[in-house]
Amino acid sequence: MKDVALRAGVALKTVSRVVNSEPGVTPETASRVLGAIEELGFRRNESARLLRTGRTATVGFIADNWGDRESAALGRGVEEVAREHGFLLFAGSTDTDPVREEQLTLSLCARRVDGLVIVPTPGDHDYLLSEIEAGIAAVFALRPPYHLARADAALVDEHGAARTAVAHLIAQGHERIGYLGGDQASYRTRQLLDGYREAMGTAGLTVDEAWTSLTPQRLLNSTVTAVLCGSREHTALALRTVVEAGMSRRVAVVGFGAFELAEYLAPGLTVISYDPAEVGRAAGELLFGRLGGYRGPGRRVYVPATLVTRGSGEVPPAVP
Amino acid sequence: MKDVALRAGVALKTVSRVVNSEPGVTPETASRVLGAIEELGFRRNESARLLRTGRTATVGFIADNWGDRESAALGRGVEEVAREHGFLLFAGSTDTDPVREEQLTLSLCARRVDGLVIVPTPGDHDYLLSEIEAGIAAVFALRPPYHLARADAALVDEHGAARTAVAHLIAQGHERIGYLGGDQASYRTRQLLDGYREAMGTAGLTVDEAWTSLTPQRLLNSTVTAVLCGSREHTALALRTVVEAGMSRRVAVVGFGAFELAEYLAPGLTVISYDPAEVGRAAGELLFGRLGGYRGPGRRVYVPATLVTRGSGEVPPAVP
DNA sequence: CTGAAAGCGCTTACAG
DNA sequence: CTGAAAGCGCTTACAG
Repeated sequence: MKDVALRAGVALKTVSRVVNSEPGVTPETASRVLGAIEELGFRRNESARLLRTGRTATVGFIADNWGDRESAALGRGVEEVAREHGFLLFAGSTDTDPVREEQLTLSLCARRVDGLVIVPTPGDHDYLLSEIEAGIAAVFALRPPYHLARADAALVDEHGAARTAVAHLIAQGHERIGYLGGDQASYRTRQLLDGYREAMGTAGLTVDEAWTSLTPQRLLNSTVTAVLCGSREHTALALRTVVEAGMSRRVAVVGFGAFELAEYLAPGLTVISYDPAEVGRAAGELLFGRLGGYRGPGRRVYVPATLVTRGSGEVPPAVP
Repeated sequence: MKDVALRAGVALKTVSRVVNSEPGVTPETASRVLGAIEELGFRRNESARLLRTGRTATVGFIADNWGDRESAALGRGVEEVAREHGFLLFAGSTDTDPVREEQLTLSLCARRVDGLVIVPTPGDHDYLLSEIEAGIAAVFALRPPYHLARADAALVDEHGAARTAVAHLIAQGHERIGYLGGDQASYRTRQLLDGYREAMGTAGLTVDEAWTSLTPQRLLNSTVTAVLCGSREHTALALRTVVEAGMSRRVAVVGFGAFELAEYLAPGLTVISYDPAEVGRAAGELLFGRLGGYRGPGRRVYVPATLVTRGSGEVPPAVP
């Protein structure tokens, strides 16, 4: 910029004015400056500008692994909103490691990102407090953080979807319904089980607690006629277990997540599914709400999850 | 930092030394500084440091849409390499729009990223020349740019995979083999068709040019007994067409891409598949090679693609 | 071992 | 309409 000023025979400030298209420059001066910029191949150093301005026009996106389908689509949703605001996006993966999450977040904060969308790890998030105090906006996605109850979050209505799914199974005549879904303490499992219990209760069915923490092995030895799954991986597990044991007519599987080519699956597959990009966009909107000056209490946005049936027909009805 | 210096009663430089754990500070002074840092909740502004240092320790990843499976996994591979080097990653999507690619790239360059991994759009990339001259490293992934032949690229051996796939079909007795894959000018289609032609030629089979640009409609009216697909979407299309027309016994489908739950697909599915994360890591290595001082000519790295059979058996043999 | 000055590339606040 | 100075938060190159 100094070189440009020198070459155009003007002061630094004039170059700055031209570059920012501020008013108050004669067309002649402007074109002289523009010429110099062209000749020198000058391009403003955005970082320097932002250092002075105090903002960086960047946000960070932190997920377990943004290489997986769910996180990637979610991140893309965040990017869209960021882009509308002229912001650039940092992306980082924690591999579900709280230590790594903290490192990543802190180094992003050290770069002075304006905001952060975080799919939180199980760890606590107190380290964020001082950053938030320092002015950085943080929004959680997919699950709320353990403490930090005041933070904004964009979530999925897994509770409602599980309730619907289980009610649907019950309507098909199922009474012994199980849940296969990994870590019982995880947010998604708790949400799904809440919905499950609610539907069972409404139908007047009692829940055998053994049903709520199935494994493939236990599923084989269980009397359940239907199983609700808590993740893509558990859906695949359940399917494999049921098919390999030749039980696909006897045990109905309700999966979690969208699967391509699901219409050609042999047993047919009904799933609970939601649009991760929508969660990302919702998180982005919450974030830019904060960046736009919102100072109120934490908000929660729920994205709907729906029951989708694909492939060769319905969930099989209960066989008496 | 000024506040910290004031509070600790030392000069700015001393604080800088402590923060960077440079030698030459007495333990007492150091602990005084550390104390002040603690009390003030000081955290170094990385951007300011990097402005002075001249590097930003960031790289950018630009893809059609990093929310899709292929790009996301690829980007995650780049992130891994970046992380090993202590770099942060920007991610942006072009939606296959050359204009958007240029905008994104240029704004990343204005932030002075040290390097860029780009899944290029069909546009030309001359706008990158001046940036590369200015010292930014650029590596292409998945497909090479149209011009800019000198650039590094991490690619997939689609050519070899198609050759293998078609040879395999031929070994199963197929002689009339088609290709369904969208834009004929795209890099992937050209690679796949090259491999296809090579295998057909080696087997002494002649290619009816109509076979090389199938659509679902043309596939129905064609005499081909097998079809090679050029993308995930075209795989789904081919499958749908074949299944709905009741031709799944007569027409063998070789898909492209990895599909979850493929083992439970009704007709069974053989696909050409590769590991996108590996392409990302390869691109990352090329990039950091440049950042590490490599100044030689452009390099190409090929990641293998393999033929995988899932589900209820093999590609169906040709029915006489 | 410690510090005062200059500068990275830009903008802000003020004068002319 | 244009410019000279100060400063964003840090580091570099030099003295003491």
